[in-house]
Amino acid sequence: MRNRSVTTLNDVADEAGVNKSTVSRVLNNRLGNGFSVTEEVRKRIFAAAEKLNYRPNLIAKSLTLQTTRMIHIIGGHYALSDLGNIYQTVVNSATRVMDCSEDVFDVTVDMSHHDKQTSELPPWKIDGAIILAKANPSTLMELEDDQRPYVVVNGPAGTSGSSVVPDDECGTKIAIHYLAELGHRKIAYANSRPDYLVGHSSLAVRHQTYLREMKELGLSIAPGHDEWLKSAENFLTAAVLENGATAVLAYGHMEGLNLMQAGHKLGIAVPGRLSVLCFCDQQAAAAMSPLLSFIDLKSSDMGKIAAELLLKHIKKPSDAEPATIKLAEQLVIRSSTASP
Amino acid sequence: MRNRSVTTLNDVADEAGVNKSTVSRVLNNRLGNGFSVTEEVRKRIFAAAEKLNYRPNLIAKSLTLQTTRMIHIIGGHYALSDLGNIYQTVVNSATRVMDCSEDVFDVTVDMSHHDKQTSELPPWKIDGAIILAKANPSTLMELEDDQRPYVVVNGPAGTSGSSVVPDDECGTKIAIHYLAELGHRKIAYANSRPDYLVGHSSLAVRHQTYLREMKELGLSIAPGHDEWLKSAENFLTAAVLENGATAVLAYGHMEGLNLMQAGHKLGIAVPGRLSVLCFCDQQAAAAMSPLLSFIDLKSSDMGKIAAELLLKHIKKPSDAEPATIKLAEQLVIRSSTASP
DNA sequence: TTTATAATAGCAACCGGTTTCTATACCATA
DNA sequence: TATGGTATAGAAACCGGTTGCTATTATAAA
Repeated sequence: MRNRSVTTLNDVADEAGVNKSTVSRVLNNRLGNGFSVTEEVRKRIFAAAEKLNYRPNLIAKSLTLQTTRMIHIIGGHYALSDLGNIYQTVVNSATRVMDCSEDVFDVTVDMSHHDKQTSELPPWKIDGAIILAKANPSTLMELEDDQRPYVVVNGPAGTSGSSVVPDDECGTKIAIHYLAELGHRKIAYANSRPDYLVGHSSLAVRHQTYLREMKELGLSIAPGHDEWLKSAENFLTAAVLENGATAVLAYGHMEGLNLMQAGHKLGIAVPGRLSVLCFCDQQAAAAMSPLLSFIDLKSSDMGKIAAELLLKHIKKPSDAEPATIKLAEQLVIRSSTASP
Repeated sequence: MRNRSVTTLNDVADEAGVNKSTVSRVLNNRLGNGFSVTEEVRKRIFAAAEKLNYRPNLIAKSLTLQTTRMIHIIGGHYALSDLGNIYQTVVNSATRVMDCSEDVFDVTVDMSHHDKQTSELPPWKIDGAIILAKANPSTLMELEDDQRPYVVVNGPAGTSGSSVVPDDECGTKIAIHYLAELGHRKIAYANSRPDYLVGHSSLAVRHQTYLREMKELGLSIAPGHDEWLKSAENFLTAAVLENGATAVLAYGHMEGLNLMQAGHKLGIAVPGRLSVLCFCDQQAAAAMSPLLSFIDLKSSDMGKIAAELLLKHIKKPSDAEPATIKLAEQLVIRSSTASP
């Protein structure tokens, strides 16, 4: 038995010559309320705990307390597999909020792959969950059944959960209008690369809004918008060289970077001959050397708001009116866009 | 009481009309060994569990079993706070190994900030830990006391733990020798930006090795190597413009990117007038548009090896000779380095 | 001196599982 | 019919804490 070497509450009680309940109350400072000890006993208990190097078993503790003070972030496998996408920022800013909360919550991220049918919830009792992008239906169901507060970031919530989403529709509009105002008449749309966040709503929303806005403004679209971006060179060849597009809106910064690079190779000057605009967040933008103009997805704000919302729900499960917060996206002009 | 809605082993036992010990044994397939049930009871128990949507409380479980089939990754707060650094790749590749392991282990990442004195271990009994860069002394102590297998990635282990580290000393040597062979005689070193991975050994190793190798090869160093990289422009002004350095080795890809950018602003052509080389990994390099040459830190390999090592230790705690695996770093030449 | 009250500390139940030990029913064999 | 082994299932202890309730002693008030 490996754990025979670990000192328990009983050991401390024996050493101090008192009952273990007394030790528990003293060490947890559960005085008052019809309980007290003499200063002498108090000292003896602390001395014993110190001498035996007592550390309470947190498992036993949370078994009785029925709370783990744990927030679990779900969807790491799906959302964090990609380097430097918005979700890492979400996780970081959410964690920061939890760290600074007056009552401490530990934050863990689930990274494992789970079957579509099974629940992604951990076996211990979490006090709340943050879901990145999307969760399995059974996960959502279990959260709802258990009445555990949760917030979905960048995806739809169930009936009793809250969600924080970027206003992709509005952001796409802003992007198209900005490019149109610069004087671009033929604007291409570079979709996501294959297998990235498959099934995520942002894929459809950005694409659909692009098509709608282009139509409304009477602009002409370029080929390639309706398929995965497999080869940035092929895309640019078709859209720019063969079809004369002067601007391209890219699904994400990786697509934007790839397009820049391909443009470089094909001799297409940016922004001289082609304006490149992409969806991205501050953190990723800061790491990019070519100063791409971008639509800021406000991922840091999303994480912060999600965490605050969750804390609020945890504190008062009573008035947990599920909220859906739509965050405005913001155009940040740098040096990859210009008039044609 | 939220948890009155949660079904326990007792509920299942009641529903099935048997004793909870029977349910426990059936659900955990603890047959044989003087215990068995009729097929009819077996079915009734499974039906009851299904009907009530029973999920065992892992906390209670690990209180007795002292094991959870969980791998915990420690140090997220410290290691994952930065966008796109090597640790995200480590986490991803380690998780992939665990997902594909024949016996399933769930992987969680601890993101919370912990005091220096307290343990970072979760309240449940983990079967193993991967520590990113470093852990609190008390965390290490507890792992050792409990005899739980763990592997440190990119940092030193305690007496009974294994570690996987990149051979930074060798990598730095390779970098300096490569630049020297290109013909550079004055090579600058751009240290990390402030507050990044404070106290991490790589900071000292790369810096010290740079100084030593430069001395041995009789090359001349440039100013700025001994302080944080606060302003890339100031750095280049001093090192290149005022002191004539023709190459710079940067601590990481962010420093490399910042230097490229600053060079661009100051009219210093890369690699025409200045060669830029940095420490980086494949994944981050793939996301960078300027094709920086780099010393590959092999982060994906580190994660993979760490996970495999951990699995081995979990399977046979007996022959857990702690290993220290040093991974060779590799020079990848792209287009930011050339002869002066 | 008796009684009320506060201070001090222990007993035992409980959290949700696992496991050892024990008990009953059933069947085959002598 | 007596005997013994086996299949089946339950009772209870245990993991390491927390906490409601009770018991004893000391002190103050009557």
